[in-house]
Amino acid sequence: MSRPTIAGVARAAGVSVASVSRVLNGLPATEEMVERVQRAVQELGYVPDARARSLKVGRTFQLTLAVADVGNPVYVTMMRAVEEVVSAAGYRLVVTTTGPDVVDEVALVRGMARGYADGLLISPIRVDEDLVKSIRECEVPVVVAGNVPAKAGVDTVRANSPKGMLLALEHLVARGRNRIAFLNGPADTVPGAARAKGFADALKAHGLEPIAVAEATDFTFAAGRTAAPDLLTAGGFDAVVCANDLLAVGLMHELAAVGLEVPGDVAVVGMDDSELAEQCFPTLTSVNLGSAERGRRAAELLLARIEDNDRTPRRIVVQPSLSIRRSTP
Amino acid sequence: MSRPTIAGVARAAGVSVASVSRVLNGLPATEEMVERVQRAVQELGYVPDARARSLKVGRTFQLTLAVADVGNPVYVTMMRAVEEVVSAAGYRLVVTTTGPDVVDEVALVRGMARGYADGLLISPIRVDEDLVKSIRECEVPVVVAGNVPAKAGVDTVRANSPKGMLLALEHLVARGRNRIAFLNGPADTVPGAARAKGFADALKAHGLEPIAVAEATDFTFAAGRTAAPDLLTAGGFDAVVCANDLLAVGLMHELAAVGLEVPGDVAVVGMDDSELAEQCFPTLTSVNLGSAERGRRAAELLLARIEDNDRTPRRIVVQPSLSIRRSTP
DNA sequence: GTCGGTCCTGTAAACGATTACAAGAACGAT
DNA sequence: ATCGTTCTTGTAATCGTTTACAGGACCGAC
Repeated sequence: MSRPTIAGVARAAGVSVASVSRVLNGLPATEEMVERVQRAVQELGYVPDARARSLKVGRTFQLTLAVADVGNPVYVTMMRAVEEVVSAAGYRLVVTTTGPDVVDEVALVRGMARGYADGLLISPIRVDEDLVKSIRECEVPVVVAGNVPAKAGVDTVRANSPKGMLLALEHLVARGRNRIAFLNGPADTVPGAARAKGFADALKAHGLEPIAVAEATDFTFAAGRTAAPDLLTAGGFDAVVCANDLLAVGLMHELAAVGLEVPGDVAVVGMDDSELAEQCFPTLTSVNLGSAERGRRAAELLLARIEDNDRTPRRIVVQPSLSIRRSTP
Repeated sequence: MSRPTIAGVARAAGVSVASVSRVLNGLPATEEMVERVQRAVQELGYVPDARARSLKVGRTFQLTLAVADVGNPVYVTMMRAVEEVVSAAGYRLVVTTTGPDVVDEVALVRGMARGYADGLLISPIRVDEDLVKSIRECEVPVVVAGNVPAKAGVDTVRANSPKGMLLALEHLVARGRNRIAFLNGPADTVPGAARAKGFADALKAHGLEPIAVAEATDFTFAAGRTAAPDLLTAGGFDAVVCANDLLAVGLMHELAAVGLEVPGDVAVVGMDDSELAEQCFPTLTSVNLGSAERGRRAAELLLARIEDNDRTPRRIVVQPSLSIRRSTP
């Protein structure tokens, strides 16, 4: 004997399927009707089928969250925030890892047309024409956590990393460091490009010259370690700003390996202010780019757009703050 | 104009819906038929609707992964492994956070009856009668990553933490440490209980007495820090084994705060061998309980059971190894 | 008593795919 | 030329819900 369907419940309760459906969805019905249906549901252990329901109402009550790397703690923070908002609204979360390639992102966005989810929240790290086009044409609502041209016509929530860079530099300068190096992630990514420009501008604003700049091949711990020697051979710096926390922690390991003290010899500032920043040692001063808030607001925008797809796209910028810890003097 | 349906494609191609469906599913058809259908699909940009397909074929091609805390890096490792296996098999992954309460887990398992996913991979941290019952009665295949009574009649993949404890102690003793303390997570959880027993047995096997034991309220970094003073006031140890990496890192911070050197004054061993173990400083010697392999094998079992629900349940045990790093002498 | 309005309930038509079944075409063998 | 096979295609039922529509009961007002 297989799962009972709504027809079985109707039969058991001696009413029509429509009445069962109505009771289950809280539409008006007599006391007695509600009672009979609920008893039948109870007895048979009936649970409505999500697949059939989705087909009929055109909604799956699922949302997709697409990130490049689940191992990056900043996405964990974001995911937590998103999950909280969407599950409170009765949605499930489908988490997808896109990897570093833009073609996979495009394929994902196109695939949303299958309708297995009611919306997409994507945090792309590389953006090209194709991606923008696929987002604009996407069958379901999309919200981008990150930077994408306005012509994509889509809600976005992004960080203000130039401002974040300024905060980092101000802090370092205030603590007497002015020979500042920069460890970036890949410059051909959206965050990489933004941070490179932010760093250059912020330095200029303080009338400083860059001492050394290195570029890791990825925003990962391993890539941070690998890229560290590029900075070390250049040398001459008393502080390093890193494009994210993983890179910063990777760098700190290499600094320790060559006997440089943090923050004594070199101050280190990370970005993202992820959980890792307080778990590493010394604890990491980090620019809080508001990942939790970005996640929360992006999720809210997505829910709002699902309710009303005609609202004009909003572009929210979340302001950064600086979490000062022990890696800076 | 809204999304084209299979009927639209059929009309455009001048064939029947059945033929379109057949071509799309690779069933035999003439050269010309294939050609016409594909052109129409191309022209209209038709994408089959996953909701309708699910209803008809009774499959959603989604699997649910339920973990207690996405912030725990061990789950990240596991999730990576699971995602790799299931996406290779054409499934999407729905990630759900259950939190520390068993009632939420039970609700989740019961909710699977809605049929929004074809299977469930759950890693429960507290297990009670209700949970076992709900798992046994679950409408869709379930695989448990963790320890659950055989009577649940379900595939399981679990770690061998007693053996892992032995590895940790052997290592410490070999390095001359024999005043060994233990920082556990909540003892009323499955891993907590297993590790407590494992620790006691392993100590006995080496003819040692426990120096101090503390119990954190959670398997988190913060709980590790909070529980650390319980050990510190007891004192008298030259090594601490921790029930997971987060607790170990939390402890190391507190050790540093009171001026104790790792590994000079105190050796620290973690468990899980998560990414955090090589990111923290000093890098953490950690018992590798095979989270990646557990994830992989659990996913494989789930896929196998979806194919054939009558196979007899398997109970796989993954053997641990020790990753030696700098937190032990 | 009749009429018009509210309610509540049931019947049946969707939603968009897959697939059992039947019918027609093509072809070789007799 | 006829028959039987095989291969391809179309018709229509089906999956399990929701919901538009219509029918019937009930009630109050005239």
